[in-house]
Amino acid sequence: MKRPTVTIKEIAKLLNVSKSTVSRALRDSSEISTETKKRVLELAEQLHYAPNPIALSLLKNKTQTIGVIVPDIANRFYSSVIGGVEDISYSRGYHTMIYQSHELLERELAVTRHLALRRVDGLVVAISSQSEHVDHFNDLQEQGIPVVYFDRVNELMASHKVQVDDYKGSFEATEHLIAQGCKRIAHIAGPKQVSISRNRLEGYLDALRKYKLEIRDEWMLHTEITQAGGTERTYQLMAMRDRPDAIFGASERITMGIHLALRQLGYRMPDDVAVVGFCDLAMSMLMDPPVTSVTQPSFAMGQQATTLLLDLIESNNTPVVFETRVLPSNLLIQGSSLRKS
Amino acid sequence: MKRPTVTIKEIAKLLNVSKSTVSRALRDSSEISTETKKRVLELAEQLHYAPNPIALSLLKNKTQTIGVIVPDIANRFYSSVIGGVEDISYSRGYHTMIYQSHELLERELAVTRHLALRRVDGLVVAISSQSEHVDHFNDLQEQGIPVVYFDRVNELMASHKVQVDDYKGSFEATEHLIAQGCKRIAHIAGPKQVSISRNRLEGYLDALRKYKLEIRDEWMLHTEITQAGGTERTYQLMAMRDRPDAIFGASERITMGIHLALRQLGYRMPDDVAVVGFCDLAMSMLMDPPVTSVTQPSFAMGQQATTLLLDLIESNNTPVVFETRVLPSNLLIQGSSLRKS
DNA sequence: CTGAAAGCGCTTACAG
DNA sequence: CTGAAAGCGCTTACAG
Repeated sequence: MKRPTVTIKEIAKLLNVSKSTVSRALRDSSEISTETKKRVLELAEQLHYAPNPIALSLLKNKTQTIGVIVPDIANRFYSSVIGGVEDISYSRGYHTMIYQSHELLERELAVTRHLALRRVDGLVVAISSQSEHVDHFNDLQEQGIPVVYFDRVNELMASHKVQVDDYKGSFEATEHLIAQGCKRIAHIAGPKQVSISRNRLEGYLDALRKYKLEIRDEWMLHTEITQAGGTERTYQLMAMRDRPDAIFGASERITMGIHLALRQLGYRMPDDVAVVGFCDLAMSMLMDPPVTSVTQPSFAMGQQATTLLLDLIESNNTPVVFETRVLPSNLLIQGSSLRKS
Repeated sequence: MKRPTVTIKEIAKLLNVSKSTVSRALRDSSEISTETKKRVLELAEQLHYAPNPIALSLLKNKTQTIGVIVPDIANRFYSSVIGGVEDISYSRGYHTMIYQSHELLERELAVTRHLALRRVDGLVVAISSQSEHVDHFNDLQEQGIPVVYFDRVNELMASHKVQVDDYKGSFEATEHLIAQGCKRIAHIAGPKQVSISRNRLEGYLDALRKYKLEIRDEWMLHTEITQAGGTERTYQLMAMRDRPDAIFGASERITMGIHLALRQLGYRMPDDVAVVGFCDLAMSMLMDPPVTSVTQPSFAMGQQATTLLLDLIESNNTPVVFETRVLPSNLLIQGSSLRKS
């Protein structure tokens, strides 16, 4: 049943020329006669010849393939980034392999090793929240496989980075809560070691400072980037003698958890507690009330990271200085925080 | 800066033996002296030698890699299936490449072509809603690349299939609505050409028949599998002179749209309109009220499809008869349809 | 027990 | 303009 694949060799035999000639004709080399080219091309077409990319990879040590590693593809932010990656890589003739680290350093290492062996031409990566170092990626770069980072970035990364203006997004979100008259604003942040958690926390703190609102340690909680984490911390916050009158969630999952917990506990949003989060638009609109969100240009992040990566791949010399692009976030005000004055 | 990769050739040179010997030692062949093996293994270890999988692929026409094609990775159902696929393939020493068709036949064809050339060992596929034929996959199978289908299956597929008991899930969901006292039950189905849409429609119809409820053509609407589709159709339904008192959505996206539309239009669930859908548990719990859902064992579907695929790959002979596994769905009753009696 | 040779599918200097 | 040869990294009959 197996239909054998057509190779250059067969075409050569059928046409009574050498493999070299066929190869050259196929690549439209100028040193082949128009006549020969025509015969080769016609037969190739007829036989549905397609070059074997594996043979080419072995030869060139290139695969025309880039890898993307994200913590979790089910997360809308990442799946939308992947959309942007595919958009650019597809249009520039590359293929995209998608991998998840499941937020585990161990999986990230395994995937990295695999991709290095498979000779992907480059990588677009959001590191796992467990990854405190990026030696494995730096190794890759030394092997000549460029990496571009997005979303989660840190100072150890010796490459291009694309991130969102977390600090500013967070500052504005907090400022908005203050403008709504909230005085006791809590923040549920992601893990401490994740850079974006720190930036978002800073933005929150600076806004409180600017408007001289009370800063309380017990209102700044860290948790895993999960819905359950958000729910748990909300219970913790609302159980306090001095309850917050607003909660700002540092990620979509966390914010979903906050929303759920407040509903379970019988609070009304925004009047009892105002809520703001870093959410995807589509997601925030599904909630009741819809959640005021710091939205991130995820698709564009994927596009920009990929453009940087392909440029890196296609220029043979390493750039002297790496670029960090900071894309603007956007505050979308919804019912969860908008109080009728 | 580029650190060259270690090859068998170098090890051979350093040890003053032939490449053949190194290769054999590495594969622990019985015809190599323990002494030589030890020297080779030690040096390989020291040099961090890893075999080049591309060379092996070229040689064996095998890649130890399987592909998954789903319409959309952002869909929780599919991302959870992918989790199950990864679980099995990882534990059996295979790698997983994830691709999306974006519900476009054209993209599905491009991906299929690419995977065939890249010599994946097999494929786990949920076809796009545009795909009315599966010739491209049957071609693949003729080339010796087995395919296992899940979720969206049809009669044209000459292979193993893993699906959920759509008909029964749909029947039970409708029965539940009837038990809640609903009399005018509408159904918003997916595209007609998708098999699961048809099965779900049948389950709905048979339940109505069994309990002798009114069946009305204008209460059975088809739409794309999108939230916007669900919203649009709900507006259409609720605008009718004879409004339904329950709406059953054939997919998660559609059901989200129904929920949103009803809230926008000011209806209360479940009292004005009861709602049931095919949703992911985590998703349905986020809604207010939470949505009664026919939940599917998505992770298990991925596991089973992958087990079938790897067995197919590893047994050289095509099985005489293909298996269709039908996994049970589960009705999870929530606030959107549960009326206090 | 070990090595030389052929080959997987392709490209590309090197000759002619 | 065309072909023979070498080589990408590996494996495996075939000799010895």
